[in-house]
Amino acid sequence: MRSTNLVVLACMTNKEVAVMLREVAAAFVIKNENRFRIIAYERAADSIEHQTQSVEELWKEGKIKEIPGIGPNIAQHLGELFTKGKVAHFENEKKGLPKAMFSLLNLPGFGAKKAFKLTRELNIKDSDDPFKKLKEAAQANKIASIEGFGEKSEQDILTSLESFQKKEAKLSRMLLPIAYDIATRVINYLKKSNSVIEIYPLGSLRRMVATVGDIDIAISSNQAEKVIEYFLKFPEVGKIIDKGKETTSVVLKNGVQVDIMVQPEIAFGALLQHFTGSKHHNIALREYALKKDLSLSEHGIKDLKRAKEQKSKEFSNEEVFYNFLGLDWIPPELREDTGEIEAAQKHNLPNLVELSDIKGDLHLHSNYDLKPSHDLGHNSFLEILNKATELKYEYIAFSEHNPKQSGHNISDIIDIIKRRKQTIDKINYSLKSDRVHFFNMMETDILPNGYLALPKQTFEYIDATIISIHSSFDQSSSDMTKRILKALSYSKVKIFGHPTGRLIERREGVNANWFEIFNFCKAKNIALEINANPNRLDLPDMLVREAVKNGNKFVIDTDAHQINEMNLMRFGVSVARRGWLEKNDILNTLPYSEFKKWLLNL
DNA sequence: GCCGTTTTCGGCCCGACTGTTTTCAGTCG
Repeated sequence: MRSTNLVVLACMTNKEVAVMLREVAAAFVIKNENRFRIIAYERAADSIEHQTQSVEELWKEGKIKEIPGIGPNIAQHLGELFTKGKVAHFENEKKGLPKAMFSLLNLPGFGAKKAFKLTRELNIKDSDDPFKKLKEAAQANKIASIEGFGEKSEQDILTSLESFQKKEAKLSRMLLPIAYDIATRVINYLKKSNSVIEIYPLGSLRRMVATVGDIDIAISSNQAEKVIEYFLKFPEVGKIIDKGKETTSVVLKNGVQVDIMVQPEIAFGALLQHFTGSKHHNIALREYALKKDLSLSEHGIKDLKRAKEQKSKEFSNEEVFYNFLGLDWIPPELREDTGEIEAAQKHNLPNLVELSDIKGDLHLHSNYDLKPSHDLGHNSFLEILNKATELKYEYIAFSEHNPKQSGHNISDIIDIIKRRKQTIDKINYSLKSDRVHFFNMMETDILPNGYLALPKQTFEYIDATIISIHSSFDQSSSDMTKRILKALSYSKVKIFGHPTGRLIERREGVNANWFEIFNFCKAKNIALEINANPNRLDLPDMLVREAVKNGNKFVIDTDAHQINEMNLMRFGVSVARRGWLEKNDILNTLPYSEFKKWLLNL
């Protein structure tokens, strides 16, 4: 089928839209606009940046106002942006302000006012390289003499330029499992100290976000200095950056920064809550508390009706902190201001799935060589089975990539799949009956035209197939949707593998009409995969949430190409938890007999 | 400019830190 689109305009990324809104907010700051209008634009930018779906796609589907912080005005402006490529109102607001000012906003420590003042005082023109000009001015000591600046701020600007350039060069955030492993080593070490009562990671790591910036750790202890002394003896510590009575920062030998905060037991709850975030959750929680005349901070809760009262009420753990506000304790993975506060108030929070609920892994690549279209695995069927036993699974599936099409004709491919079945069957007969059960599956490519890369005649030699996209990621949303729906309509298709095809920080997911796809999967009893590979974590959490509201079912798989990667299941589970999934939403929590009924359509 | 368990009008999160200042402005998480 030929595309009817003669010109396919590239979609604007969410990041680009967010930058545009932040620039308007910065323009408002300079023009002394109403500060709540400024906040509104910044919130809208934040919110757009946190969407996993393309905002432009949401707009096309008429759903842009469903994004929190987007009201009638901004929605209208963005509509203009997506149709005309620019927004007259935005251009108007920025008119008369130097373009260079907006570039400088990217520097750490720079807000609208500092950026504007420096571009003006240093006479940096729009055509200049503003970073270079700024550096030259700082080096020539031209900044210290400007009113409101001094020697120190001049030095800080140089440092900030340096770190900005370094950051540009490398990945600024770690993939979740890397941060998780490092934090686990630190925590296990600290737990050996008698002075430590409780210990938790903080921030995006505790919330199990796909990428993590710094590793921050909170400790409850009544002997802060002892804990810090003990921590500094951790064998992996490379350099001590900062050391205080209750906090310390170090750089480990692997270059990762770790910050520690120690608080006495009695005040630990509020600290943990505050630094776990997210920012959006905390803002929403404080707004909620204000209506009860309560003011929240990392120190505790203040009653505003008793203004004389200086000290905050303290909380030893998070549960009493949330309960004091009339809320159930909210699991960290849900703290993103997407309805969790309301649910906690109504005692309506989901009973989230746990790693221990998982009874099998359906997406495993063995080293059985069927000349695949993509990577072969490293381990044999038996090695994978042994690993599955170690993980106490009831069942698994072998799901190699389909044989590549070039160099093979249809009968070659049928032959390969047939022989693979014979090999798998042989193992089945040779093993004792009280071991891990296994299925004979494939991971089949969805070709650009929506056909599968596996001929239908092979279907009698497999139990079921995962289908996934491994090429032509940049089709238009309508073409991509048609492609996926066509592929999903084959018999034997039971799992839609890593649906968006995203690679974290490397490749955006494909554009498609997810609601149409989710509906189709639901009707055909096809599971959406949550792929636990750290580079994928796909379906992304926000789409998981949409799909579960729609009534879809899921499987969580590791997509392991070697047996060690089968340990990554917990990160798939964390995506499921961030998507509000309960055990019942996930098919590979079912016992073998029931799972088999679903997979084989019995 | 957004938004709704006091509200469709009248509110809008909190504190720390830093550097420049004599009481604060800007930025950050």
